[in-house]
Amino acid sequence: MTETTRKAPYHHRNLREALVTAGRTLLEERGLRGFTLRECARRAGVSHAAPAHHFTSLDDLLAEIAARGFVELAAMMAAEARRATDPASRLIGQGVGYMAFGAANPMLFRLMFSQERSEASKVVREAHFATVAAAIPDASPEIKARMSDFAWATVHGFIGLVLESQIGGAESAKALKTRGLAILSAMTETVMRAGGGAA
Amino acid sequence: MTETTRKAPYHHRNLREALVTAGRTLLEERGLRGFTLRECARRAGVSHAAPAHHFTSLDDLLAEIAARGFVELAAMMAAEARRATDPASRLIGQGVGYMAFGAANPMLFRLMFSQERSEASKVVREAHFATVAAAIPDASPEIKARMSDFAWATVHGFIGLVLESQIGGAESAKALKTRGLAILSAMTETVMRAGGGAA
DNA sequence: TGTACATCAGTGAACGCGCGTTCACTGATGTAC
DNA sequence: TGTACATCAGTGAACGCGCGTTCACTGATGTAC
Repeated sequence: MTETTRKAPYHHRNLREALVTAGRTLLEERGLRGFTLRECARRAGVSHAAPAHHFTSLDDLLAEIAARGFVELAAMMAAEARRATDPASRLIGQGVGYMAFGAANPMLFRLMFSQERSEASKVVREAHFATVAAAIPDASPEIKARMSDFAWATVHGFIGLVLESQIGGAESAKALKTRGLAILSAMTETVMRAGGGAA
Repeated sequence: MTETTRKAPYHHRNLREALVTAGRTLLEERGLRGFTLRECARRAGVSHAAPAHHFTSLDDLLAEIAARGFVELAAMMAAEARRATDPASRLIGQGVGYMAFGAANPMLFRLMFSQERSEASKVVREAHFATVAAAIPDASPEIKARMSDFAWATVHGFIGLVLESQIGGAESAKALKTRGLAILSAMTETVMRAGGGAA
């Protein structure tokens, strides 16, 4: 044993965090089917009974992982949107962030959208609606709502189909991104037009 | 025992079919997590070891169920599309069929799109592309391909979000259908415009 | 029409497995005095 | 600064569970002659 080898302390001090992190990695590696509490505990270097002190059940841990996913998704959307200077590009940017998140976290993305809808997705839904509404400020609430549906469906569907390898199985990431951008620009054009703006 | 009570024959004669049917019901009732070979066998009125003579594994049965789902999905798309008299309405009709299938078979729909892409989805992909291409015959192959992506993403994303209760949780089926139709018409308009047709 | 026999499609017992969860426990921590 | 003690966050053994899969078997079928 070298000096740098520390004996694992009895108390982990950060087990909750460690379990969330380990769980997220495990999820990406094995999918929902291969996700078990015991394996999370193993990866966090702790006995299999320890998680019970932090999560009431397997589903509780999954819910926490999903909830954090939504926060991160919203952050990625916002980060991309912030780089744009006009409402239409912000809408595109937000879509880029959404797709990038999905591409980077396929299983997490799937998990987030296969649980019952929770409060957690609210940040994403609201950010999305706000950006669409800002892009077509003069449109009626009805049209804003329909275009918000439309934009979300387009973005969500594209990345979903990509993750399910229905679209672009053999293509490079770069080619896929181009395809995604084409969809985003068609979507944005439609939204702007419905809002009464110039194309 | 009445005369109509028949003793179960030793040979089922149609076990493969019965397992597929039972499995599909089970899937809708319990989801993928609650799907087991043993329960399928139980529902088919057969010992748990019997399915091994028809399916090599649980995943084999799931694959068969998913494959049939794609056939049925293609049929529903075609049935709706056939009722339309012009290319644009055909595209809308096809989307209606797609959404109707998803709404009627939420878990099956999810299953079909969570396995690795198989040959089974080919019918759907090709029918979809053909309808888009027929709607914009003069467009370049590139545009046809992009609009095909776009249309599929829109339809797939919308029904996906509905099934995940991200869209329209509390709404009636009728209200939801209206929202779906609004999306389909926005989508179709975009496709037609990209193809150089009048709006 | 009858019979022998190969093949098919069931049965039920048994296997090993890893899981979630519970339990009594104990080591470590941190606070009150 | 020291000590008592409540509380917290671990441990490891044990529970019961249902699962997929395998196995030797047997009842039923259908075909060749």
